[in-house]
Amino acid sequence: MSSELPKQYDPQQAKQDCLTYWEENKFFHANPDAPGKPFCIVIPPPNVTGALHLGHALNCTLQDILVRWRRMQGFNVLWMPGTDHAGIATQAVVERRVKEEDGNTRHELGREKLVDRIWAWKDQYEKRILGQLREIGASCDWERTRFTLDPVCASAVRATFFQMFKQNFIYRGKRLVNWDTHLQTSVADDETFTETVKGGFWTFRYPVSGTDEFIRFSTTRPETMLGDVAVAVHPSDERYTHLVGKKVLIPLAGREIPIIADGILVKKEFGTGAVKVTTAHDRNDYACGLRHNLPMINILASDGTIRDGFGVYSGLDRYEARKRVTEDMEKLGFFEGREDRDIELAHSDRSKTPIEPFLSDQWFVKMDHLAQIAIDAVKDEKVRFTPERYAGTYLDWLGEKRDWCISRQLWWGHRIPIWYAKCDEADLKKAFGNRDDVCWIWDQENSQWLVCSLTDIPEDALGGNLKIVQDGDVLDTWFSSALWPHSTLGWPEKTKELAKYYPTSVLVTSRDIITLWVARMVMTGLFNTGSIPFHKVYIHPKILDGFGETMSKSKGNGIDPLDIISRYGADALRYQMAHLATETQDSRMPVGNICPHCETLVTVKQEHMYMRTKKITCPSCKKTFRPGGPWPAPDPELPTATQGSERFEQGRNFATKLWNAARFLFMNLEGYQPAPVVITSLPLEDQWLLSRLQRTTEELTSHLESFRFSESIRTLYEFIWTEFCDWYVEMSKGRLRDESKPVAQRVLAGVLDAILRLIHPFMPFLAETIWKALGDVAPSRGLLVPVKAEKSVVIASWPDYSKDWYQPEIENRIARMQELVRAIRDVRNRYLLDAKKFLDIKVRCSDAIAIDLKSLKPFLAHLGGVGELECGPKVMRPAQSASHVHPDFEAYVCLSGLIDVNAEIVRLEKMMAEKQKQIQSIEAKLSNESFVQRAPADVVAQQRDTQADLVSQVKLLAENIVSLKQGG
RNA sequence: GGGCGCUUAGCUCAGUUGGCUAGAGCACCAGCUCGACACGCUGGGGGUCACAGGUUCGAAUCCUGUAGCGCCCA
Repeated sequence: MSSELPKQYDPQQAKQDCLTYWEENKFFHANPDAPGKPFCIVIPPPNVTGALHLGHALNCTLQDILVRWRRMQGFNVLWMPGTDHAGIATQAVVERRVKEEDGNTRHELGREKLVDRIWAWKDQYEKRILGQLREIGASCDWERTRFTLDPVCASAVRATFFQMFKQNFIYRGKRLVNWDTHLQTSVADDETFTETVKGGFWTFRYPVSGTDEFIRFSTTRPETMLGDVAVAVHPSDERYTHLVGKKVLIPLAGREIPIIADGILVKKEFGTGAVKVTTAHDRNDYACGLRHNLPMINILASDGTIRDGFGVYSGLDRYEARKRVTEDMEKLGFFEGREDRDIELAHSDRSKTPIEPFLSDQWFVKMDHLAQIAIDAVKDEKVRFTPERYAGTYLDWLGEKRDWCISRQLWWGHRIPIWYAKCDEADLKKAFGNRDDVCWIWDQENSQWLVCSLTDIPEDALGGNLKIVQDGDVLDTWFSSALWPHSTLGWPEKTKELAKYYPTSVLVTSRDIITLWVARMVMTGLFNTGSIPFHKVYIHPKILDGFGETMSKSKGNGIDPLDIISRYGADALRYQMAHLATETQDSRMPVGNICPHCETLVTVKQEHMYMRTKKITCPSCKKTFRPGGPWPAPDPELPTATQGSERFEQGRNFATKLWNAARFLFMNLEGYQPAPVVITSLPLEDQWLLSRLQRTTEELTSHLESFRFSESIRTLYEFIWTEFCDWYVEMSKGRLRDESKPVAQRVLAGVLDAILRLIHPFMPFLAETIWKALGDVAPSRGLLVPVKAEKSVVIASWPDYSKDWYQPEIENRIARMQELVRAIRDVRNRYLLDAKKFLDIKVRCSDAIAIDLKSLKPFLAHLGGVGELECGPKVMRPAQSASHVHPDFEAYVCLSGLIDVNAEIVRLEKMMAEKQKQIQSIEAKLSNESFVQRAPADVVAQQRDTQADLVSQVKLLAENIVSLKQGG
């Protein structure tokens, strides 16, 4: 029976049907008890802060390609999905929203209510994110979806912290942190950005005690004078040598501080050559303080005001204090001047307010040992990076072994499992002595016990009037992310999943979190389980916009994958993602706005970004719209554009092409009867196609094994579009009308079946939809023996054909025929000849090639419109003909009366000049003795062959030209 | 300041260990509505591989330097 597909592929319909079908059949659900070598990927959990963008789509697509491919290869596959709570980012977003909606700060709202609000946000975005992943086609095991704050992950966090604390890998200490005075938390270095702001550079002087001298210094932050603990000069600065060791008086604080010599902090030439030292509020000063054993005086409260104990300044905002301090110094006669200055000031990424360096108590993980085991894992090649250069990034960073600050002054996250108790150790022993899930150490500085526990401790656990109080802070988000590969599999429980799938196979991520995340996963994986978390790390490129800027929603150049899916289809999205995944580190993607009125793609200009342009007029329909961007609300006047990029058209077109090829097949499968095919008795074109199929499959598999995604899809594109559609399908058309139709049908059905398997990891919706349709017409099919097809291409086996299918001689013969066809088509186009007009061809060639070409006459007729064909060694150039020279033959197209002699002469002369140029370059090589002696013999031979070919071609061209000049 | 990457056709990019006459898609030009496909078919034009040196028989590919761009870390 024949079956007709609709004329165009409908990706939206396909997506709906496939998602339902796949999920109903639980194809993606992993069973640790099932046989098969394990293949496991844990997804880099996206933040619940916001929706996914194109970068996630890339990450997701590449993982899915690997997972679908390995599943077809028979591996026992688990792709673990989930999301990350992203402590500070998510809390900041929700706090901002609370402020906008209710006008409350988080302190006004309270911890419990804020956390409730964040959970609600999380539920909303987790749903959205998982939905986006599904729409992209991710074949995750959704039943196992994890969240970094869920009970399973929480238990892993507790167990890790407890063990690290017990083994003294975790300690409490003071540190200068980046303090966000708005959110009132410390933020990590990578959560800050620097921005140039207008500021001042003030010069003051302090009186040197016991003398009538002064020492002059400059500062950009006068208020920090309140916390000065020294004045430093360069040891070799003769201007100040006599003052080192003396003291100065801070007029506003009434304190005396020493003058010290420090060659690291002070640059002689800079400013006055003297520097005030504020150990508690500046990184460099802090380091100097450690060198000289200086005290640390904290002048700030957590909200950025001057704390108690600083007289009239206490309670003032730091900027107000800056003014007052300056005025007061001036009144006292210690002010020397001020100049304007641009200052590189660190700002918090989350609140966009300036960062204050701030001394506070934090929790740390000691990195010396942990970093070393993670370094060794990569050095010993237990963990391998692709591309290899990224191992350098990883090793460099870990090599610094800087202790990891894991506490965050936030409410959203894993609460630090430490309780403070001011009591005797006997009280602790009485309460917890018989438990191995509680341990404690003495905190000398604060005269208290630090108690760590695997389970929550109630406030009255010590009995009597004693209280035990939990630390209010939470853990750095990366602490829980670091455990992701084993926590998601159920660690510390000894689960079947952990036994089967850990260590995981490969981690697929982007380069910006190699240090923050990848390195830490290796550390904690080794610490907790004794083995690495994954064997391989594949780092994919970052997608930039057309101007080379990273994409982000706040710029207005970030694309929602769903925008792409709705316009081009998920298959096209995935095609393009695979296509751009080369070894480079960045890939550009020009972005356009899609006119909401007429769907024209209007390229984004830089002035459209950051909400700078509010209105664009569509060049096509002349109506106006608002460009895509981070708009807070819809515009009542103007519709807002969604976004797209013409880059995706290639994928969409490719999907349509394959769809139509399938459609052609279905129109010709009437009467299809499955039966084995025997290669040796197949016609030439079939053998050629199977040879190409074998090569393509082998290349594709090898590309996938080495994460060459772009090469993979290019290989498939070439095979499917050029070789299958352009050549093979055309060649098969004749046979579909004659008695050899049944064999042609079997080969066509078998090859389409193979193509669908190969394309499935890349374009699963398309593959599955055609697979289903093919199943209706040819349920039993295959190469070389027909079998009943699997119910879904998802679980079909990955092809692996015998190398015997590869027949280079047949590939050569077809290539020669293609060359001749192209030459004829070229002539036809050049002289604007009617496509239906048959042309007579004469070919001068060897007897062997003549026999071959004659046997291919039907194809030459069908593909090139050849009428009479004459070939052999004695063929003469006919008058009035166009010619084409090839190493194997010289072809003439008879054009009596049609040819433009002069134009033909010009063309041939140009061609001859090109060939002569090539001959010269080869002759230069061959006349070079050291080339002939030193280059490999086959290379030399190849050059000689090429030279001979070119020489004979030039000779023929010259003859042709002469003949044409003589009048045809 | 340290590290990494990029610079190949008008645009976006391939080019695995140095070796056939440097490729693709889009755009461009010309011609095609022939029963799979105009999201198409056929053919064509277009590149001194950023620049300057070096290694080599041979460099887009390796080395050095210069310029520009981007990212990461301090």
